[in-house]
Amino acid sequence: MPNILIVEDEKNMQDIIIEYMKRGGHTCFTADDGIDALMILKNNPMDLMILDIMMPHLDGFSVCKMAREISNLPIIMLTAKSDEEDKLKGYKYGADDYMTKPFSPKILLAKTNALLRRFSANPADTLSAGKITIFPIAHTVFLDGQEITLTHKEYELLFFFMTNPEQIFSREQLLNRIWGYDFEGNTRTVDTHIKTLRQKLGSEGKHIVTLIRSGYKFEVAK
Amino acid sequence: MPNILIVEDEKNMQDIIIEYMKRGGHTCFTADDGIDALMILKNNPMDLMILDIMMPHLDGFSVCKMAREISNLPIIMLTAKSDEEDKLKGYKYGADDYMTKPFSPKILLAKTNALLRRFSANPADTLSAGKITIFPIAHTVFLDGQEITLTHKEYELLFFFMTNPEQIFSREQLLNRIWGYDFEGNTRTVDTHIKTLRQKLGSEGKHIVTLIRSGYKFEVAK
DNA sequence: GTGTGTTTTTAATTATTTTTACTAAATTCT
DNA sequence: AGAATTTAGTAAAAATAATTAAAAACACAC
Repeated sequence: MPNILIVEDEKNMQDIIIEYMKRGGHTCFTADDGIDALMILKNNPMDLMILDIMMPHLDGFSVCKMAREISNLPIIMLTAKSDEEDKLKGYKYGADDYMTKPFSPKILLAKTNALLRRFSANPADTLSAGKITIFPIAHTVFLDGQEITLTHKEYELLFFFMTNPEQIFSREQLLNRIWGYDFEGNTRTVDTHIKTLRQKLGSEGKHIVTLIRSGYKFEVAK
Repeated sequence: MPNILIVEDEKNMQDIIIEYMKRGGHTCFTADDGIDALMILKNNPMDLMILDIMMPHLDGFSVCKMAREISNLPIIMLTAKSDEEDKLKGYKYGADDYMTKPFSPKILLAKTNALLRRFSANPADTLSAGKITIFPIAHTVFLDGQEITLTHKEYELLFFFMTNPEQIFSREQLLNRIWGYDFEGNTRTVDTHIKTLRQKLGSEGKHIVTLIRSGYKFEVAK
């Protein structure tokens, strides 16, 4: 029985959502405001949160952001506005889905179930290519069963490549995605990190392929 | 000392798992095939089962299903396939968690501990790693049989780490989870507590590993 | 209120990582 | 083939982060 946290200040709306969630066989917890929601979240194992944006004290976006610090449970945002910008803001803060009021509770339940299904099939705890295996939760990398130590940037680079294999990335793209858009430095920096990474990967360094004038890509089957 | 049943036909894999489970303070029983597993399960009180899917005679799914008829012990499935369908099938037959080969034995141990904690009727009255033992009920910590005194924050930190081993936590996450999301202070606070904790743990301080730019994690087998 | 122990902040030291600058090697183009 | 461009390798410099230790702030019991 998954635990659903419903964060909504309107009593009416709360009741409707609870009713449908119960029909779906879920256990419901409710919070009337953001503070309350975070309290509950901190002390109870929740499987999904349905979060209203318009709330007194602390709005939905802030709750979403703060919730993400302590949990990675799926979040569905609710709002009266169908504003595109709000939607994007929601996703930016880590929401997984979005519903605009007035909405169909049936569809809310369907979305809830879909997210629960997707998340409960526990998300990739390993990433593999050739003899390389990454354990994201532990931030560790194994090479043919042997743990190797990477610096943070090396790890980020490898992780990025392995989550985006077979795609070419220019140095600029890599800088943007891994270093951040505000990185001001030299594009040669990428080369250096590619080099040290290849070195540490030994014979498995072959997965990182140079495409002259284009950039680099990670090939799984190499 | 919880009893773990390891159902795995490959001798090598068996040995690796046994080694790590022993480090985690568990007692191990092994079965080379499904029939064997069910026999053991029927006649001995087991606390958790680690179950390989690919086995001769009777596959893991069938074992899982039949095991559920006689016991509701937590089951972790092991498989070479990272197939989504297999995962769902596993859950359908009553598995509690899933690990895809190749996997990190450390993470397997972490998952094992997590499940044991969640399922055991009287939740963990001791937590161990290396020479460190915590008695949560009494709030006491022993180092190689000798009681040591920790301040409240130190205790909380150690307890958090030992209940969430092998996972990295950023300073922010630690502040959120241990200090509370409303803590306004400096992230260096974490460093200081890590320092005093390591100091008091002496040589066992090695379990707390620093990952530069990422945070800290607790490694059981270190 | 004072004193003790705990927690947090600050600042200096130490260690590590990242970046840059330079040279060598490889690749492409004419 | 040879010049020009691009990438790889090396090592040193610069930037950043972690660890200490010590002082300040805080909390609680007496």
